[in-house]
Amino acid sequence: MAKVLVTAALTSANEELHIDRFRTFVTADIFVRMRRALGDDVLFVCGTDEHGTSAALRATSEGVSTLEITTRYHDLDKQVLARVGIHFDYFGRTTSRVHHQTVQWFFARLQEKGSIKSAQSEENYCRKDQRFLPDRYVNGKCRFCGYLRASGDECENCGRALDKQDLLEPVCAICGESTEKKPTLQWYLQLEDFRDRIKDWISGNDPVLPVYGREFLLKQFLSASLENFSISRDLEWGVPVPLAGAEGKVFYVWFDALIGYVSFVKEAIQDRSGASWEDYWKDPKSRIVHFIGKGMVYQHAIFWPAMLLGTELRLPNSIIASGHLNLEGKRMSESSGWIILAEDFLEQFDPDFLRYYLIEGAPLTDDLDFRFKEFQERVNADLVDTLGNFVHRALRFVSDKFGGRVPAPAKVTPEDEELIVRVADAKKKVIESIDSFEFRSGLQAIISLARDGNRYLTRSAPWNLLRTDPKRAETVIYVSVSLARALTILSAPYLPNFTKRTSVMLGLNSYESGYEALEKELPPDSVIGRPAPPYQKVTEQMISDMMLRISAENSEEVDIDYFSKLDLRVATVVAAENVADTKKLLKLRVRLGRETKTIVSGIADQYDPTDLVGKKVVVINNLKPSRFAGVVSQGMLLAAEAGGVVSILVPLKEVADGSRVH
RNA sequence: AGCGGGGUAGGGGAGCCUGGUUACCCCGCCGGGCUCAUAACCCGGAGGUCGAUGGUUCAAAUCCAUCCCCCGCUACCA
Repeated sequence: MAKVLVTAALTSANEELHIDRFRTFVTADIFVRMRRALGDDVLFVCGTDEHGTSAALRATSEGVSTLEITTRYHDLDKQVLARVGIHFDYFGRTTSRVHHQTVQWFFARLQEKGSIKSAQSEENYCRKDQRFLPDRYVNGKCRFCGYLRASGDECENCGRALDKQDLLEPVCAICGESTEKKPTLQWYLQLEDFRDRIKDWISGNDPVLPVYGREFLLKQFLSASLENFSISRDLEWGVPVPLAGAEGKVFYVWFDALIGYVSFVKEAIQDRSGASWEDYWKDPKSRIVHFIGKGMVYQHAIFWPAMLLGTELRLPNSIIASGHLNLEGKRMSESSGWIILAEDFLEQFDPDFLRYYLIEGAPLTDDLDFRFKEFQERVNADLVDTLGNFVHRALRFVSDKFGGRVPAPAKVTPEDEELIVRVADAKKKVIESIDSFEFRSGLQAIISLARDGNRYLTRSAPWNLLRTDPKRAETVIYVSVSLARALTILSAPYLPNFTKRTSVMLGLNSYESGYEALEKELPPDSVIGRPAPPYQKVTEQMISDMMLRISAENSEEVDIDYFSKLDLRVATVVAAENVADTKKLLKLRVRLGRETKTIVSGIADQYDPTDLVGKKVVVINNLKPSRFAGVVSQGMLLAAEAGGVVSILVPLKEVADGSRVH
């Protein structure tokens, strides 16, 4: 039996899971379920990456130990994932003893082979806290956009990854004092030594990056020499560098986190007799598949293979990178609260709905824009009305007209045969689609098969046949229930909840055991369970509840002084026009008592300029002027926004322009 | 700037690698049918100069060139 190792990118143990991570989890899970249904011996692992500097910083500010923080998120992630039906064989943590040992083994091994070099480097240092300030431990001004609170590794404002020299006026993230430079010893992995082999691996016939990243890496990185990869940090939180004189130094979090794929395998199988982690990481006959987000291909396809080659472990077969998830056209971002927490989402909606939308919404490599309206439409139309409804109407017919016993078929017509052929086609599509990591067409084939079922039922009209030709009615219903059963089995990788529910109704018990049941005919006279609609519709109410939660998470407590700094005023719109060459911008002239101001507002897609003239509105009067498409805006119009609808705030009673709002 | 991805009916996608009958699918819209089913289902219809221009060819959404527009990435960033 083929051994397959499937991994999903580790989660970072300093924040709650957002639904954007689920594109990776869901694709990995679908792949795992399908390969298992085909009989493969699959090991599915994931875990928490606990050595990030964000977690350590957070611990400092909350006054607790870092391990306390990461344990909290590890437990939470594990629980949320289980609830969504993503069951890893093992969900590890990078703070485990086995992992620490494995990381140190990698380092020792690489050093032995001469792939690691040490060198002095000048790093940011805080004299007051007596510590070095790597990555997020230092803040400063972003060289590119001028944002004053950028971190050492990333500017939140412009989204750029920053290097040490990109951060101007650096200050300590803990005490705020300015930093100084101090020399320190660091270790580097000599990536260049592995470049040719990595290049061959990536450009080989058996595509390692079948969906995304191949051209990008070959052109952008592997065509020129690779810089050394700095793998150590002067920090106390992390896996210690196991050398004399390296006290106070740990491995860089990416060096450590990737190795989790090996240590988690060790931990996963430690109780299995006769099994060894080497069966996965040394045996060339095994298969290794990594599922990750698009933003991590570099680490997985450059750092990681270098580390594996250097330690003489085998390289993965496939790295599957999925695109990002945006929310209503805007990039999700923690700092602004523009995110959907997985826990909230899954409390409100069936996990199958998320799985469906994440796969169906866009090709895997494209960024997917999560739009609630579209989510609702797609889920209701395809899952509830087409798939769920078909199975339900077939089973209800059996239950209402045949006393819950599936009738035996009489003569089979060409039309019936046609449907049976479609089942075989759909099965082929599902397997091919998942095996080629493309996922969508298999799911579409299932929905399309349900559509065929609905068409078949409507055309055959067994409710009429019951009177005119009862034998034929029995055959039609037998065929329909067979199709419902086929849909149940085929949906298993994609829609586990659906399969679970309809299996019970159909009296199937081995739905997860594979596709062989598809080859067997449904035994006539089978007794079915009580039919019920497998899914409930997504309602407007559910959507607005969800939207409300997003905005609630967005808020931070402030005091009244903070609020009173805002100068909110009532104003009358005296003129309005579209800003040339823009889609959403409207240029408004508003009168606040004596003065008249220009305000640019992004509402042109919702409001016609002529409808606004003469209306009383509320504006922020003391907002720093800002330029949009060449027009200077001297304030901001207040409006409520939910589910893509923008509603401008207006005063209920007549008040004078310039009246204060508080 | 460089690199990667993309521009196909109102919206979202497939087709492009391996050119070839009326460019396919889903949603939406319009009209009709059915009443077994969660106002669900089924049938029919309208709607496209396949980003632009030029070229190769008997034939181009599909190959080549140039240009325009969008999105992303640019290394220690999940």
